[in-house]
Amino acid sequence: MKYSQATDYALHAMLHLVTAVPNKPVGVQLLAEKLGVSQTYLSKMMTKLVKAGLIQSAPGANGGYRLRRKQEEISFLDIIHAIEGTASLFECSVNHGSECLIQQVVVDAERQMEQYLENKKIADLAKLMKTE
Amino acid sequence: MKYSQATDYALHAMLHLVTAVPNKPVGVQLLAEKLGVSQTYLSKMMTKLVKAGLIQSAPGANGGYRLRRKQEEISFLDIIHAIEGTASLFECSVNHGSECLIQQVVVDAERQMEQYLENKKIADLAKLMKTE
DNA sequence: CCATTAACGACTTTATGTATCCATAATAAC
DNA sequence: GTTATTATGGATACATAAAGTCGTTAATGG
Ligand code: SF4
Ligand code: SF4
Repeated sequence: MKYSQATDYALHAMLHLVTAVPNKPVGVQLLAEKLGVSQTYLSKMMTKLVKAGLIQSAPGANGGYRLRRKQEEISFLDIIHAIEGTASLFECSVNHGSECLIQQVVVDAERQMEQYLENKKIADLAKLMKTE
Repeated sequence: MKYSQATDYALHAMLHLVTAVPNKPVGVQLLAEKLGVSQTYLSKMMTKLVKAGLIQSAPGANGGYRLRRKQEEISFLDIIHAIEGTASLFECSVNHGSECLIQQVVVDAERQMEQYLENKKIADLAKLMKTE
């Protein structure tokens, strides 16, 4: 049970977009170089972020990606969900109904984590970003 | 990002042990039948639970598994950790030190979930267990 | 000794994640 | 319009982990 490395890349890519010059798109070429991953692979994650409505893409010369919403409106959970999907991390095969305690406990636990991640916005990251 | 099905099996196996007759071991044969999984596969998870100190095993005739601690002292987190391991669900490759916010946020989020799971004991499950 | 039952290791199969290459489409700049 | 630039999509290869099986060993009660 671990977050995929794709999530790691996506978080770092967003981190770079946050600190980029506003309204100036950043190409996947530059991002891939900084993260140490191939362009085509990273572009797949970027596409997921686009489809999730977090960033905006522009093809053509001087194109690239830029944030779609404000920094204060993009949470960690948004990014993670965009990459990992929104499926629950526990799904039993049988499902005896909603009165089941096992399911209830694990799903509630997951919600605890998600609430925490939802309240953390990437705007908080923009403050540092001197080391990276 | 999902819990393995092994965790599902382990939780249900523990659920059966909780409601079993005290001090009377339950064999893997019976458990596997109820869960709809092969004996050998389930026994691997049971062994993990034994090594984690959650249950006790007894070989030989009339052997099997029984709880090692009290019901009130076995949490969901204990079971999940025994099966899934205790590794953090986010580990970056570079690791720029402890001041990194990305790591901090995700790890803290995980801790939120774990605290919730730690406070939920399997004794709570013993109350129902009429449908299953 | 003998039947029973857990524990262990080797193995196969399947699924998922990781990653690359190539073709295509869309846009901006000229 | 032409061309260079950039994102998107599909096909493919590879690695890793999960899911499950099989055979053997070891310990215990009768
Ligand atoms: S007891 Fe709960 S978790 Fe288990 S099979 Fe039934 S509904 Fe699913
Ligand atoms: S910024 Fe944080 S998460 Fe990213 S590589 Fe550095 S230490 Fe790891």
